[in-house]
Amino acid sequence: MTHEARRMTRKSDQTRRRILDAAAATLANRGYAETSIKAIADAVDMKDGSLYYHFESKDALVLEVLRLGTTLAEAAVAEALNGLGDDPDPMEALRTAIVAHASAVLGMGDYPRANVRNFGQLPAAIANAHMVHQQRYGDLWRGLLRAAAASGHLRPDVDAGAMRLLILGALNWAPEWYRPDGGLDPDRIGEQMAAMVLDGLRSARHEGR
Amino acid sequence: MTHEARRMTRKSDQTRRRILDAAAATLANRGYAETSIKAIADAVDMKDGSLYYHFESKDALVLEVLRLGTTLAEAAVAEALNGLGDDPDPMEALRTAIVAHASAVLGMGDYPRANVRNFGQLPAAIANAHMVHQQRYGDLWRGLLRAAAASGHLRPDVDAGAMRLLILGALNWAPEWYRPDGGLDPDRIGEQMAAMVLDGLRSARHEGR
DNA sequence: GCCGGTTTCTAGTAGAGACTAGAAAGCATT
DNA sequence: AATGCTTTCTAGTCTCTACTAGAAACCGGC
Repeated sequence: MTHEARRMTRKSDQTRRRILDAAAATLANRGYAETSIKAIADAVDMKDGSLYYHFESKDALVLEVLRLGTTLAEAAVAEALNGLGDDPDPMEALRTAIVAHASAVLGMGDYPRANVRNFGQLPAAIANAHMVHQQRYGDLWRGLLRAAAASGHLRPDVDAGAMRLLILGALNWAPEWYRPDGGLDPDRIGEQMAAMVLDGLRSARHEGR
Repeated sequence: MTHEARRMTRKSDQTRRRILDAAAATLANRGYAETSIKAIADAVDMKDGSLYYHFESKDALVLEVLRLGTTLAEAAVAEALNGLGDDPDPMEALRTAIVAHASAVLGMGDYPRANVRNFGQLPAAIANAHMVHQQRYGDLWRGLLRAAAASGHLRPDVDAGAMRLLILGALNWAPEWYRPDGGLDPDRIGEQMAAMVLDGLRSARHEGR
């Protein structure tokens, strides 16, 4: 590759990123059905045909947005867990992961939001191709709950698998109703969720399980 | 209306219902984007043009499916709450509503599932028209949580609005992962959710809020 | 100012989707 | 079997979509 080629490539990478950003925004705000190549091209001031220089198909573009979204969320949660040091309290780890995931889907911009909003609305081809990434993130959560259960911190009468899916469901649904302007910020949502999940809604003075 | 007209109308109503059923199934299983008039027509063994004798547009058809879904879920929850008699314990009411809602979205067939699956993926026009029904159902839940909070059964440090949205989010997301064949049935999912929401995941022997 | 490689545009194709007008078919009543 | 109403079909229109081939523009180095 020549000097020019290398510099050009850098510029091409920037354009590529702008396209991805626009696609993520449209996917997050309007959903897959309304995300047309033309809409994305308009957002980056291009003709729709030109996008095919950067991506070989719409599916490839969407898939990369989703992959980046999962990667971002996973990295955020993993980093938050790392901050707890070695061998943390399992319930504290769970709380941390809940807050970090809430922050990711509500406060980290379009990529994670595009991810959760379009989960399940995608054509089978895209959904299947993306499942492998989602799977790895799921494993992280499976590990958290398994650790909590194994150490006896988890109530014995609950199903860890169902808990994982219900918790992530509540958080993944949150972008549907969350509005950044009013009331609670993403971290507070996560803390509220963690409070409910870990200790329940029942007030101490009426306690009596 | 003549005799013939009345009998014919009954038959037309049956066809109308078959179309609605097919639309609900497609919406629930494949989502709005992949729900074409042609796909619905195929499912009821008709040509696509013929559907327009029964519904004036795709939007009108979709909207009616969503309306029926909300109505069904709301009726199921309301009935379950009625079964508790007058002046029930607020936390017991909450538990009952959670189980009933889970049963509705997971076990009552295509209409409620079509509803929650497509929530948020709909074109703005449909979403706005449907909001009024969703709103009324939301009010039912707002009432449940307000009653619990007012009587002191709810922890004072949680936001009732956020709780409502997180709880419904977890349940509405469940159709994305729930598979009827394996493991827990819809009621059990609801009970698991209620257990977590009301009393938390923490085991008694590690308790220490 | 020309060259080579990179990027974008022009101008299409082909297919699918929602929707429509008018013909045709059903069918109960007479 | 003729009538009148209801229901379905035929055969299209029009718009939007993803995608493509080849021309044009750009741009740094000579």
